[in-house]
Amino acid sequence: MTTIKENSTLNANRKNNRASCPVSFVMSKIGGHWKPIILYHLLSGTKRYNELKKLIPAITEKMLIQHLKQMQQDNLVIREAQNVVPPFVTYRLSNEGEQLRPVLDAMVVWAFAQDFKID
Amino acid sequence: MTTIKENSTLNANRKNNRASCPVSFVMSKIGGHWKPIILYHLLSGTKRYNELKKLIPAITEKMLIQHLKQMQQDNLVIREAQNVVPPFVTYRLSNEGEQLRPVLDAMVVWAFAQDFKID
DNA sequence: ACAAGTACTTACCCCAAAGTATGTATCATG
DNA sequence: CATGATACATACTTTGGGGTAAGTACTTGT
Repeated sequence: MTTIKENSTLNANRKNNRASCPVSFVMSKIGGHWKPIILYHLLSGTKRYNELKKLIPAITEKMLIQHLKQMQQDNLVIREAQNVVPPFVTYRLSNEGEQLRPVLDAMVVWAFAQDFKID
Repeated sequence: MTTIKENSTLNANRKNNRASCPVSFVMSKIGGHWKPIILYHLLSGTKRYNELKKLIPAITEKMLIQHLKQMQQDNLVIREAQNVVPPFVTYRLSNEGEQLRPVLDAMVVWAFAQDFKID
């Protein structure tokens, strides 16, 4: 986890935006390089850690768990682990995460209404 | 404008995500610190450059025009300038920008469904 | 003549998010 | 006995988005 300077303008600005703009608030939860795709893949159902890794080949393990953990803390995803060997861990959207579906769906609709094409 | 290294994993990953994930594609257009709030303010109608500055006190002029320009290039906002002195420049959502309204509205709904409160 | 308002532009710096690399624990299987 | 699979952890480096500060050009008000 990266240590963050408490008294930087960057941070002050972010906090301000999160506090005063609902859109920024949402962005702070689902923004960044990787959260969008992780969420996108979780939209289609529960996934194992390794499944996500294979679905998102370019992601490093560090980034994957870092964001999964973050989204857990933000109550967007739920981690479930059977205490067996080899470990079996699954991730799925929580209720709050599920409620993001309209947001993400609206994005998908917009993307395809623009020049977006898969490959 | 910051010069960007062409052969970095960072960039390659971003391009990949944009190309393969519709949600990432949208994020690349409306993500970042400032675009969300600028868009949020433009949702309520055409604004002058200085109006936006006053509505978003923490933003620097550099960031404001930088993102306005970017969103112009992405065909999200339209710049209109009367060639008078003192200059009179307005910004408003384009058609494509307007079509983002469902996305942004869904975000606002979600934000208020969570613990988000203004101040 | 000088400050104030308009809408930018440009050079330089900083830091947090992202990437690189390597290590950990447990058990099954060859 | 060592390799592979599982799901992580952690130290170190890079980089690009954002911040700071100052300048531009043109006109109106005092």
